[in-house]
Order: sequence, then structure tokens, then C-alpha cells
Amino acid sequence: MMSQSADLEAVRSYHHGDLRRAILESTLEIIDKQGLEAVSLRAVARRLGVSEAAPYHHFSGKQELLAVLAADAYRSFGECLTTAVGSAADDPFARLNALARAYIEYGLESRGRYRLMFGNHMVDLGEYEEVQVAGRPTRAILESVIAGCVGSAKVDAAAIENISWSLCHGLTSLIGESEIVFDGGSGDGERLIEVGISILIAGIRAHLGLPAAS
Amino acid sequence: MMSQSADLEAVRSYHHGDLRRAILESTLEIIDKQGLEAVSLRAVARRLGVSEAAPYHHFSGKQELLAVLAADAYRSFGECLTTAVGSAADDPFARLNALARAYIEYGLESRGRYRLMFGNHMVDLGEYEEVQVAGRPTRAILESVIAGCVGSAKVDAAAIENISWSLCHGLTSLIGESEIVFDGGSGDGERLIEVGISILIAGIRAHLGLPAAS
DNA sequence: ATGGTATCTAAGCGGTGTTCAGATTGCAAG
DNA sequence: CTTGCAATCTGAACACCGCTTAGATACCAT
Repeated sequence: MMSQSADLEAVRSYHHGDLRRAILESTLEIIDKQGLEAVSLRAVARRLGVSEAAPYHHFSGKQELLAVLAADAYRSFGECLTTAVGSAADDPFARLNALARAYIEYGLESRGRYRLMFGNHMVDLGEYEEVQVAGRPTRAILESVIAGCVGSAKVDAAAIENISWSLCHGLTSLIGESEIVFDGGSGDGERLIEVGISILIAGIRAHLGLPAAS
Repeated sequence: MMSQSADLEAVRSYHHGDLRRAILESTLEIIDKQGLEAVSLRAVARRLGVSEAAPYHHFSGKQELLAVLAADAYRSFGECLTTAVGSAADDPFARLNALARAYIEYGLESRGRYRLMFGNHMVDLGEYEEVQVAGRPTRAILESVIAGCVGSAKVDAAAIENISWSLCHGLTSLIGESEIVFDGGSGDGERLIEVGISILIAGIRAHLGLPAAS
């Protein structure tokens, strides 16, 4: 009997057979296809042919369900960034370039997941420790990349990290959500990303007292 | 009789006496005090001692109400930015500095209004012409400031505009919403703003081929 | 005074998140 | 194998929400 393995929670199969997992998958599908706002516990339950109260036996509520999915998203996001940085040239700023590109591209490709992690919705993700834990390695990548750029310079590396993060987040939001105040025919997101990262890196280099060229 | 002035819509006073305006004020108060998500047409109506269906005689629905308030917010936001730029030193990058500071500070002080304009909620603000019109001058400020920085250089000014906007938006979000992935004890938002703008300006200068100092 | 129009109300539709008592089922111990 | 516990699921309900409709009410210009 393989019932001993508790962490292999795929075995849970009572009346429905692996609800929880089905709920997670179904909800993620809705997030990807119809967007974050379209998620509704009742609808998910209905779609799975199960009572509308059933999900509450696997999640304390909608917030927790979304928090679990957010933690998943953080993990996959982190892996994506790690891969990108790993396959970049062996140069600190080339790594930063790859990191920023990967960040923005992930955010544009997986808008729903991205908004789940960084969007402003009712959920206080920060209150779920699982989410915090899942997000920490992602942050660590950024820290190591920036540490490489900063080298032994005496500057506030954390500030540079947050600024890099901010620019990526801002660009992703601007391109992805096409906010108002976005008229200039510069609809070319690709160029925007390129120039944005270039300006970021040039700014950091200047801030560190490094010469302009690579 | 002062009934001829139609644009002075404060005179509208039937059963309740200036509902519409009361709804707008009450909703704005909720946005400021309890946040955007706490807005509910029914609650507003109840709070004003009026039927829960009454608001629908002044707004086609919740979306339109929020769109009207968003347009207001854009106007006040634009005025704030204009003032800041106007009282800055007569130098292109000093103006950009003032603009960015004013942007971020407004976003941090008026989080509710800021999220109404730039947050991700159910409302498609872009579909309301009034919002577009109200946002255009705000964009124009940015355009003129960046135009001053760019001068006669042959670069894509619109891209630089959008990147500046993105960094401001990203920083505002990061500091204001304290997203996850924000552990570094660099809780000093003031320093973050300072370094952020400094890096942005240095990056733009480098992108334009200008020397580092001012 | 009268008619039209703007305004407001009451009631209702369908949707949501959530809770609760009770029915059902699987599993493990006796 | 039976018994009992605990996990799982259901049906009904509560309190909200946005929105619509039919009808009552009040104002204003004629």
C-alpha cells in the first residue's frame, strides 16, 4: 500500500476523487483564460459538478485558494527567472538584462498569474506565510544579480534592487494593461522593453560610477 | 431666476436635493477612507438615506460612477503635477525630477484615488471618453517635460516618456502597496524615491549621450 | 390647474462569499 | 467483520452585491 506517503497528496480521493486538486486546476484555468476577476468559488464548484459548499472543505475561503495559487505562481515565476539568468552571458549586467527581460515577458505572457501575484485585489497575500516563503527565492535571484552588478561599491544595493523591480513592474503593467495615458503610437512594446532596460542599466552604472559602455 | 445656467449643475435639487453630487462625494470619501474595493452603490445609497435604486437615476451603473470620479482624479492629479513642474528650477532634468517626485508622492498620499486611476479593477476606464479627455493633459505634462530633456536629440521620446511613467508607477506601487517580495529592510521609501529618480535621470542622460553631471 | 418629466421607491432577479446542520463515505481500530 | 471516527459532501440559508422594472411622487413649464 502506498498510503504512507503523505506529501504525495494526489491520493486523496473520497467522494469526488481529488477535489482540492481539481479546484486548483480549474481555478487556474479560469485565471488564465478569463482573468482573475472571473474567479468564483461557486462557479468552480458548479463546473466540477459538486456542491457549492464543497470547496470550503479544502480551503478556508476564496482568499486561501488564491493564496495557494499565488504561491504556485511565485514558484514557477522564480524558476523562469532562474533559468533566464542561468543561460545569460557571464556578465553582471548581462544577467540583469536577462532577468528584467524574463520578468517582463513572463508578466505579459501570463497576465492572470502575474496579477494574482502583483495585482491589487482584495486578497492580502502578505498574510499567508506560504506565499511569503514561495516569493523569497524569487527575491533572492534579484538580490544575487544586483549584488553582482554592485560588486564592492559602497551603495545601497537593496534600493537598486527595488528600483529595478519597480521599473519591470511598471513596464509590465503599462504594456500589459494598456492604462490610460498611453496614447503615443509607441505601441511597440518590444522597443519599450529594450530601451527601458537599457536606461535602467545605464542609470545603475552611472550610479555606481562605472563607465557607460559594457 | 438663475435657472438658465445649465452647467452650474449644483442647482439640481428635487426630492433629495442634489443627490448625484452627494453620491459622488460620499463615494469619494469611501475610496479615500476605506479603499476602492469598499465601494458599493447600495451602501452609498443607504448611507445617504435614499433608496438602493436611486443612484441608477444619476449613473448608468457602478462603472460610470467610478469613471466620473476617475476623471475628477485625473484632473486633480494633472493640476498637482503641473504645479510641481511649474515651481521647479528652470532646467529640463530638474523639471523631470519634480514631476516624478510629485507623481509618486501623490500616489502615496491618495492611494485610493491613485488606484482608481491606475489600479486593476473591473472598470474599463479606457472606454469612457470623459476619462480619456481628463487624462490627456496629464500625459501632455509628461510629454513636454521629456521633450525638454530630449532637446533635439534623435531618439524615441515616447519611449522615454513611457519608461519614466513606468518607473514612477512601479515605485508607487511597490512602496504604497508593500507587495510581497519586499523584505530588504530598505523600508525607507524616501531614499528609494531619491535613488530611483536619480537612476532614471542618469539613465536617460546616458541614453541621450549627455555627460553625467547636471 | 395640468401634463410631462425628472426623480425616487419597493420589489425582485440572479449572482456572490460564507456558514451550518446533517447526510454520506472511507479508513482504521477493535 | 463490525464499529466508530473523521473526512468529505450536500442543501438550505444569511447577508451582501449590481441591476431592472413598475409604479408612486414631486417639480416645472405651460
